[in-house]
Amino acid sequence: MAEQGVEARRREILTAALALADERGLDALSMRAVAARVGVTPMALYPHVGNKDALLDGLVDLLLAELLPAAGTAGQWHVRLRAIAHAGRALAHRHRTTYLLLLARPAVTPDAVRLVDAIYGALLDAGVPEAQVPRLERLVSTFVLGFSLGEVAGRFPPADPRRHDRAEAAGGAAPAHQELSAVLAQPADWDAEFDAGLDDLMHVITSHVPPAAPVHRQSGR
Amino acid sequence: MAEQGVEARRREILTAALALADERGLDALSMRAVAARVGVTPMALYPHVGNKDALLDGLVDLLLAELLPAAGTAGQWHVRLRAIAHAGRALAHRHRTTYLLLLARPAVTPDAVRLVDAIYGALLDAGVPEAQVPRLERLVSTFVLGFSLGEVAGRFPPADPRRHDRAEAAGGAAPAHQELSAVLAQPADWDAEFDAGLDDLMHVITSHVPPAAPVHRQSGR
DNA sequence: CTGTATAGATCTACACTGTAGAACATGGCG
DNA sequence: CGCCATGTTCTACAGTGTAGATCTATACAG
Repeated sequence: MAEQGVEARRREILTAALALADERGLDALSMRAVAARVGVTPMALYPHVGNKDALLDGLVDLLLAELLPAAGTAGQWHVRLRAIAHAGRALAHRHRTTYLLLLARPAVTPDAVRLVDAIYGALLDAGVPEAQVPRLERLVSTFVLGFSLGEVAGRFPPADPRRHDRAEAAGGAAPAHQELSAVLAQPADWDAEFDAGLDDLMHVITSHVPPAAPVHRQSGR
Repeated sequence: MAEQGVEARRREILTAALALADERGLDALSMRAVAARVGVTPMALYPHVGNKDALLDGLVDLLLAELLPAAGTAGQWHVRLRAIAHAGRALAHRHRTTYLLLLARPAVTPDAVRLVDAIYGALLDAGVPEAQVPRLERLVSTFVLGFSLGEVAGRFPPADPRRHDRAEAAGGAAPAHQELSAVLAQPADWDAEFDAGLDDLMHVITSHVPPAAPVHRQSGR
């Protein structure tokens, strides 16, 4: 119980750090700022979070914990997979600046394993051969993380109603941009694009389940 | 010509910064360290690169410039696309720490546009409808960037020959990991996995070209 | 050759960073 | 009561980005 108390303090520090990063950006996330928010001296954080690097690792843990409830086991495999994917993207919008940490830092915490396990389970239920499961998991998680980050980090160029603009920025050497000037002038619908990408990946997944495979996986190897 | 001189100095600074980051990591990339490598006082960098943020932007420019030669226009559309993708992954291995900047910072420089344009061109040549081209470009570039980063940043958990280990790390609540313990014990072949992902994306692309579409795009809209 | 303008490099200084190390308080347990 | 462990604070140090003033060297006008 006393141990739960010390863990609670650590949580308090991490949530304060996460809130601060979300409000003022990753650059503003200093030990002193976090300490001030908790109402304590900077050095008081160290027994709880180790050092700043460990604090950042703690933040990705927080993010993963926030994502974990989406990994329920109810429903068809593709609705489960879609739920996890959408939760991943929603997380990016909720934590625009800290989301980068998910891609920058390797996470092998229990929560991370549980999340991956949920995706593994969905792919197995889909009938994907075991040898392909880890690879396809990486494919969809890369899409979810990469797309969401690109969206909130400002990669993905904005549409410019004045056509040819981007083509001219390249010194005129952008013929395909010119050919696409009509569609490039229209603003993108990121919600729809994310779903479309997800649809494509679903087709990829089903394309890998052997035709004779049984629907339920308890029929064994 | 004198103006070329000042540009040359900027280039010299940026290449020094890139080399330093590659050798000692992004954290070691300080203005003072870059200045020392160039053989100059820290403040002497500022007229050339603006400030540290702009210097980092300059680094992604350097990376893109290094990637650009892969965007040739020769060959079938799918060999061109594969060439760009492989170049993107090779770039990640050459610049393990700085590669993150490509995902973290939006790039709308001329070189970036030229690169995207090459992908647009390949997709158009494949017969993809114009409305789908930008989306599919983002899909493949997200895969290339995200996968390569995941690889060099240490996301993607390593294989552990001692089975069940990762499942146990999750408190036993990782049934799919247990079911997959055989395949999870084997080391992954990232080269093969990248190519497999690329194959999948190629199928996605061709699945979007209408059956009646002509092979050559100069036949018009 | 002299004087001057201009661009680049330097020096100093400031606020801020992460964190090591010592000192301090405060509670529980014998 | 003493003792110990745990959490916190204080002080200090090396290192960061960069503003502002100063210096230097080069190029050109007379």
